[in-house]
Amino acid sequence: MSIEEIKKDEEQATEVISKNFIEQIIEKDLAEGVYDTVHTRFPPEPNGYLHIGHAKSILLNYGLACKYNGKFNMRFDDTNPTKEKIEFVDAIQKDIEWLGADWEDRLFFASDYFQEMYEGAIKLIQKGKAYVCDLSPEEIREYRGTLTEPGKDSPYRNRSVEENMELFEAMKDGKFADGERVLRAKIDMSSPNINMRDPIIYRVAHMTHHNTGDAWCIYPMYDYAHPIEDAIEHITHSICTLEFEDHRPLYDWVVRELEYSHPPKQVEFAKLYLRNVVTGKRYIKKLVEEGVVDGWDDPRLVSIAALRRRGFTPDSIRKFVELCGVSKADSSVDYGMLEFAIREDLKLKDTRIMAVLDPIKLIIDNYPEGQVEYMDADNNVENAELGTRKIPFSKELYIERDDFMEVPPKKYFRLFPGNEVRLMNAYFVTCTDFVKDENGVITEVHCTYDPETKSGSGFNARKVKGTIHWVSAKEAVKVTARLYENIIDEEKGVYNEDGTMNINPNSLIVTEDCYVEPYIKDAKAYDSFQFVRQGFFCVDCKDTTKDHLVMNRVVSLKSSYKLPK
RNA sequence: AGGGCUAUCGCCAAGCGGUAAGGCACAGCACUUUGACUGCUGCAUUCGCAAGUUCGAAUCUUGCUAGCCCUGCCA
Repeated sequence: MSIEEIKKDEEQATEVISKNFIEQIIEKDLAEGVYDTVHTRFPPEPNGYLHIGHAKSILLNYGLACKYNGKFNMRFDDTNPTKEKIEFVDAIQKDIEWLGADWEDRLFFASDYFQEMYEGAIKLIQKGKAYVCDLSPEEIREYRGTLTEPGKDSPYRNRSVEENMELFEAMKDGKFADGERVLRAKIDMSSPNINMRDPIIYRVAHMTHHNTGDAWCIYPMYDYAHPIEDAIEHITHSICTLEFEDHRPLYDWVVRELEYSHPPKQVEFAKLYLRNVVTGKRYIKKLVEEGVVDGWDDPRLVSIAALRRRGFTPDSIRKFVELCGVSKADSSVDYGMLEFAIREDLKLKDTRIMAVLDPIKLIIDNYPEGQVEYMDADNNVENAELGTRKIPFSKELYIERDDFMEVPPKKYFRLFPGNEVRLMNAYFVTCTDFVKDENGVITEVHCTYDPETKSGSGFNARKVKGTIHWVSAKEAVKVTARLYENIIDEEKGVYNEDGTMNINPNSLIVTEDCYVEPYIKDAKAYDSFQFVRQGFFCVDCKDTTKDHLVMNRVVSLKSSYKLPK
């Protein structure tokens, strides 16, 4: 079966999956003629790097647009220059492109709409729906009331339209310092929904904006700006996370008061949390600053950049997000689900080669000294399209240390004195002897081979229970393997009682003396391979001082051999 | 005079009044030139709890309970 056929199968399988609640909303809107098309967007604030949670939102929005033949916009929600930087604008675009969400020519900046937002504010003032407030930040908080008590009206609430116009102009013209005046929507100070208690819609900030420079010294607040951004772009379904549910009445108020026709509709879904990893920008930042990880793309993190460096593919992340589903229930997905997604994606794409991570020498006593044979091997036994390769075989090999045991437990099928196993793609060998050093550590294993059992020869006079992998000691390439575990300890949870994070000290293990088939020599950065019985690895970089390839373990294989007690 | 939202297996998640889909994880068996993969099998008499309506309720009603979000001039 070719990869295409397999993919087709998978697509047919996913069609059976029932529609999520957002799809149901969209189909209802389409059926009732509320909208005649679907237009979504992903609106990050450029104040940090994207992570797996954002991937869910990106893929959801983009996926919906594709599914309903609609459009998908990329938009930077850059309404607060105090937090935003141009470097994040670039990094975010790169990550979204890599994920495969295509905004075509629709890349927008909220800041490009500042003029229209400003005109909207004037419209509100003239309708008597907005006023300039002189209260200090502290006073505004006091007047707002609490969760259980209503707020009270600002003394400036009933200024005349003329006065408000003058004052708002003065704000715009830089006559006030930061924090001195704000523009507020006039809604209801006694609303049980705090967001409706005359929310601030414009604040003064004398600050250079990465896109508009010094053109403005007043900036719109999210609650006011976002519905306008959506309306200008003719977004139909403005999809965001659950914490904005309480803001929806305000969202609707803005598009209604500004009299947009066919206004967008906000739909909320639950964020994606992953167990045993650090999600959340501020905590990732803390790990980076404290040097626990070596940067925002450290492969133990779940930022998009980290996942990319670790060797995750865009397809695997899409698969994972699809697997998780979309709902309104708070949830925390098992890390195993992510691992499943990447294994599933890579297993037919990657060349499966032999690598020895913890080497011990295997010497074939009856094999001619100096002889090198080239054995044929399928690059991927399940996918013939990947072709075959030649592997050097000789008298001295490396095998995995745990593929030999002096005293084997029950059901151990690998090498032990007197036992015969298959060397994958080569011959049967029988263990004859082994050597220990003065500390009792086994240093080499000896065996004999049977020339008749060569791989591919059709030999079937006898069978062996075990097959082990190997590399030729002389021809093998030495690499550094970086093995990763969850950065947070399974049982203990992310945070300790004192607020510190509970870091797993074994989350990164670096092993330098690993040997891989010479096949790896031509590998380039981000190329990935399946190492037989060791999982999937991805080329991270080349350590030029040692001429080593550095390989990141993407994910380990499910290993089902457990030593009996 | 608080408001909004959520609750179906260890973890996700369908279900929309007709008698509990699916995936991950886990377990067992088979197969195997990767103890992988693959295949097969098993895994919720019960849907947060309690009443009610109904021939029939995870689905409707009422009342509880638990969790999450909201008192930034952040998004």
